[in-house]
Amino acid sequence: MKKDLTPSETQLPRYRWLADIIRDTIDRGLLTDNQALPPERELAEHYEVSRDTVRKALRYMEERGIIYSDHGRGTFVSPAIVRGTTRFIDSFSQDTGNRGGVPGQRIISIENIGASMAIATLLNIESGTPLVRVRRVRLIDDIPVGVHDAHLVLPRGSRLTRSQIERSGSLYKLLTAQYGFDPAEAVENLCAGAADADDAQWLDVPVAAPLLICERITLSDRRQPIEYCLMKYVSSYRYRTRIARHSDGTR
Amino acid sequence: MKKDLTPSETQLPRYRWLADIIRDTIDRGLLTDNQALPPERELAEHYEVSRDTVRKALRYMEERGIIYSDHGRGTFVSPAIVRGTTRFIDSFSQDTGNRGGVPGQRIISIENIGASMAIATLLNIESGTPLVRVRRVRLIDDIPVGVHDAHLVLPRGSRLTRSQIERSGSLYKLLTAQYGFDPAEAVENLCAGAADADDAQWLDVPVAAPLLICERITLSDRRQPIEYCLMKYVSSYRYRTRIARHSDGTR
DNA sequence: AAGTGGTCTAGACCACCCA
DNA sequence: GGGTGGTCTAGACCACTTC
Repeated sequence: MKKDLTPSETQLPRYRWLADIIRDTIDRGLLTDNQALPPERELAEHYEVSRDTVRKALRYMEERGIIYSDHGRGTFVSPAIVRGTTRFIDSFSQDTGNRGGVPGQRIISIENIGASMAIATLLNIESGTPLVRVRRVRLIDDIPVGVHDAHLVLPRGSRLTRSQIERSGSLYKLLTAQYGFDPAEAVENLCAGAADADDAQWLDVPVAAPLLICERITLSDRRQPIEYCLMKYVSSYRYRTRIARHSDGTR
Repeated sequence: MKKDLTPSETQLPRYRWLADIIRDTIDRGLLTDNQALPPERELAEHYEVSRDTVRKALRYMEERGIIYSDHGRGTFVSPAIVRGTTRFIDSFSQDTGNRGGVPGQRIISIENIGASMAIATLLNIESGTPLVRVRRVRLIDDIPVGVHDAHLVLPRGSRLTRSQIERSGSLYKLLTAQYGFDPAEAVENLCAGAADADDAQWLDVPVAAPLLICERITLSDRRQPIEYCLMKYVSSYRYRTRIARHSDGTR
């Protein structure tokens, strides 16, 4: 596959091309947990790129938890537990797929509403701003695992229909394609809560069952708030995340 | 303060020195949400460093959620919601402090045990390996908010005493100072659960009250597992995290 | 077209780890 | 001491945004 192409043949920057090659090597098991990669200078010579480009590739992979470097020692493959754990936005469809489940959804309602005080504050917009509210039950292998209550800031006159969402599978994909919705970053707030009557009905659990509650505020590439989403998950649902050492630096 | 020192006077690399200056500028409100920083070339000239060093400083800050860059547009200050949200290991004492609360702890027990099958699997060690188990109630402003059940892989013959932990305030700090315990990365798994009789007693909540359950596996700088910690928090406790766009890249 | 960030190079020197 | 990653430079060119 891509490993035999030159960087110019793939449309990628050289460092990305290199990173993909190394990633493939790891995925194919030729390098495993805590094994050392070749030294940077060697990689540079072998792949005919500058050492700086090699370093860029390594940093790119390190950010993703695939490898780690130690000062005078070398660069190593991260253990598998870490390697798979990088969170991204709209992880539900993707995460579920990655974990070997089939993601699904059942749309509860689609409404055009005005932002309440609470939501306006969270999104830092005017109270009353028109929003599209989409409520869905999320499924894994046809079993309900969570409810999502999304409040979307869309361009004026946007209309979302049930069948559009149903056809596209991923709400985000649809919004991106149709409305230039372009999430760049999000902040999440997690806590535990108890199922109310509605939750219980949709999720098929008793009232007062424990739920994982996750609030998300999503920002566009220009860091404008574009979504507030309240998600509630049954207790069998796992939310995974990776955290790094506070490398130092006092603050 | 540090802004008037030359890079050589602070023991820091130049890019860190520059990053601190810019960070100060933001903290003092001279630059706020979504405002543009000076162009890279201008920063380079003004601070008499190469453009590459400027870029390193900016990438360093971007990773921490302080700023973001957009290709042909410029580099901007992240909105405050994002700016404060970077998770690090042993966030409890630090987070609590950052949020204006006073962190505390009440030690339930300290035991020397052998790793159970379950924990041995998680930590990827031999079943029966000696571990130190520390159970604590975590407090904010003297109110119990969570229980931590830590299983630590320590050098042979390590002894932890109640008074040591109590004196040091932070368990991690103690372990780092005394036993070369050096967490570099961790993986967390969150879900909802219900309080059992013990939880209820320690946390002063009813049995079956919803709890936020967080399992953490911590790895050393060499990516050896050094801790498994099971944490349970009452529903008023908030766990915050920041996630980035799946920048692209298919995988 | 002008201005901005993104990629890439070649080479130098420093800091850390280990035998 | 020899090998490794970490920092830094000066300059070139590309890609994207904005006017």
